[in-house]
Amino acid sequence: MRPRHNTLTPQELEIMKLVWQRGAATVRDVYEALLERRKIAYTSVMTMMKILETKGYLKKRRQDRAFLYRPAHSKNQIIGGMIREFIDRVFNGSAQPLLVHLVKSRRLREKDLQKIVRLVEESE
Amino acid sequence: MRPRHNTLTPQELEIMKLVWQRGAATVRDVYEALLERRKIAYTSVMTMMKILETKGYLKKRRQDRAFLYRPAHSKNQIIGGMIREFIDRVFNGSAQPLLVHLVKSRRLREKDLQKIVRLVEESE
DNA sequence: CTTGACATACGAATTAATTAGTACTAACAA
DNA sequence: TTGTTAGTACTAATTAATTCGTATGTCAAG
Repeated sequence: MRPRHNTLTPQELEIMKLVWQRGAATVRDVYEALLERRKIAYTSVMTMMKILETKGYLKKRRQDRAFLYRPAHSKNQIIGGMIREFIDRVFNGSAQPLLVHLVKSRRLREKDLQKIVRLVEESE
Repeated sequence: MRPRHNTLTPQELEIMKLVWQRGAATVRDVYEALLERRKIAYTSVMTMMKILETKGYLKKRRQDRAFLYRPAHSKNQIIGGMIREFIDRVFNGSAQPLLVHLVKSRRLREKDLQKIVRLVEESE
């Protein structure tokens, strides 16, 4: 079965990153982390996390009085879906032109490529 | 409130791809190309191209009765910006984890990497 | 028991993205 | 000349993303 097309909106992604990082988090945890970067209301965070739960990105269960949220899928799985969507949309599904851009713009050098290939090969 | 995209939205990108491909295009050109893939109204295409002009992605000049639109920037430039935005948003600015994903998911093999490095080196 | 802190539920407001309808205009063909 | 065609301008409707306010409930401290 083909994996679902997972695409997070920018704010959803920002929140998911924090939950992945922590393994589990309450609205308050995420709220406080976000507050350090920008002004945001507690209820805004709550709404977003409720949406993420509705969409199936987060699971919740009660912990004391508040909900504790956990990721429903691994970061690798979801980020992988976002990469696929990006490559489909921008490069019609081919990863090569993306790599050409990365190399040409010097965001990646040959050394990086070799290192990563070695790393991945070792981990298999 | 939804923050404005500083990159191309999906439909904007679809249209820009067609204009880049052709070098220049009228609303009708783009309309007919899009129609082959999906149902769309002529005026919808017109609106989008007007927006693209307002945002500075297209330049127009009159040709006979209709406007002829041209890209204001090269495809490489704009796509490069989209890649940067994606890497910033998803990977906090580092291209390496993106490459790791691509290799692990087998969308890129070592051969591809070598080929591209050679290609880029030659072209410099 | 009352009050304050903290949590959720619900709903509304705002802005962006997308689509398309209607009115008007100029060229062109009959 | 008159009706048809092809174009633009303007307006509006819809959906999604994001933000936040208000109402309400519960628990715990005083």
